Amino acid sequence: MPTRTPRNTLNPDLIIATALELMETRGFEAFSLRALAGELGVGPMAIYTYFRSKDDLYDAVRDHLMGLLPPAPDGDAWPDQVRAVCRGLRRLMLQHPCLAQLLAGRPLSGHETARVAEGLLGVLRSAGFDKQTAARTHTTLFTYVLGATSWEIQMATEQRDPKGLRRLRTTMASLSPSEFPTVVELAPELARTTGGDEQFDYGLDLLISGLSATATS
Amino acid sequence: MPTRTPRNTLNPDLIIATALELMETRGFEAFSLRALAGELGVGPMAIYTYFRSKDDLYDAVRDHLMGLLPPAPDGDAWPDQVRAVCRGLRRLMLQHPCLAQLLAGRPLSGHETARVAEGLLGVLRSAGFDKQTAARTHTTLFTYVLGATSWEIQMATEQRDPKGLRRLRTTMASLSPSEFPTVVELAPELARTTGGDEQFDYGLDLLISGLSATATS
DNA sequence: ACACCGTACAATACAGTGTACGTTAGCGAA
DNA sequence: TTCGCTAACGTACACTGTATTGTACGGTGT
Repeated sequence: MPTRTPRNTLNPDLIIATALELMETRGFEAFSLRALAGELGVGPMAIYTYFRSKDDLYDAVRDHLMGLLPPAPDGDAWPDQVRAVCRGLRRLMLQHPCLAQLLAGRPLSGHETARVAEGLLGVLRSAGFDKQTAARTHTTLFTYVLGATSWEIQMATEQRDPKGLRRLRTTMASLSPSEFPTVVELAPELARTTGGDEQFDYGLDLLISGLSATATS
Repeated sequence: MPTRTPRNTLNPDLIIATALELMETRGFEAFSLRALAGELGVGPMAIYTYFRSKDDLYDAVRDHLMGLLPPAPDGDAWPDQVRAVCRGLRRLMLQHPCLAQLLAGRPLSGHETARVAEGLLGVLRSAGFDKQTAARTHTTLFTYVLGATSWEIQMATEQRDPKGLRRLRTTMASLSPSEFPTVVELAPELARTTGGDEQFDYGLDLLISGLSATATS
């Protein structure tokens, strides 16, 4: 005699929290509305009372995660502020790997996402950059963080499962040293640069250093 | 009396070419093995004679596309060579938008992909960078191009369909100027920096300029 | 010329997906 | 207590990738 689930067990925040939990435990690809509904103890269509589509839910989860990003510390010099924001975003993406795919797969929207943009743009404008340069720099920094960290996560997850790791090794081993001398020679270094704080900061510092050069001129 | 399709109508190259064509005409998301098989005039399972899985086919298509990338021009100074390679990759991604998702979604593998890495690494090593720096720079440049161009394509496709364009406008209009003063003030500039050669080159030049600074020191 | 056999393709099936549509029942308000 | 709103349900559809099993064709050896 299964009683019907009570009336107001669902709400957007609960759905978002449960969806996020599922994405992180079973992986972003494995996430489905049916699994989510099962976890919530409701039928698959109940989700549609609160979100128009799966993509709509994705947007909500993404915006929720963006809300966790700490604001830029004020008082520091602008290069340190920029560094802090970019590192913060990368850190958040590493803590919540699904964020990478949520950011890459859909255009930005949402209140919290706008707050993050406001923070970084504010730092750049306060530093004295003109409107055009601030906007360009913002886009450049954002896309760098997105690309670098998505790649890092991709490589990490690939190396985690034994099948992927074996595939990486065999593709590396199949490269003939005569045809690809540099790749083969730099294989150890390349393997070490597929992620990590140092690799990320290296690229970030290149950008900031290039930016300082244009700022002083 | 439909005669059975003849014996050797299929081969890997034909499958790859047809798959690529489908991805570009109907979009990467809409691509399915059944649609591909239909286009080839065979049953869905015929593909599995030549590729172990859909991902396997993805890898093959990606490697095929990477083969279209022109090699780095030799004779130029290294900054120009780096610029040429990065611009070439971006250009290729813009010409074949599915390449962005093929690159972002799976780890690298394949002969042609290795050839591209060999080219860029060779440029960097010839320029005098040590192994570590060459490897780091290679990863940085690659992830920047991937992130920036993926973002650019994403925005472009979003703006193409009227529904997405309307969504972008409404989210922009819904931002209160008091809460997000900088975003609202820079809205025109931000709209202009979501893509284009100038935006890409701006970030690329920041990287190269930062790189030149470390090279001379 | 003929039989043979490996294999290229076919047919069927399964477990899963997002979501459109129409129905029903729990709850707050009157 | 009764009513109406709407949150949650059930069913259904058109898909997906792919495991498994079947079949007939084409090249090869005699």
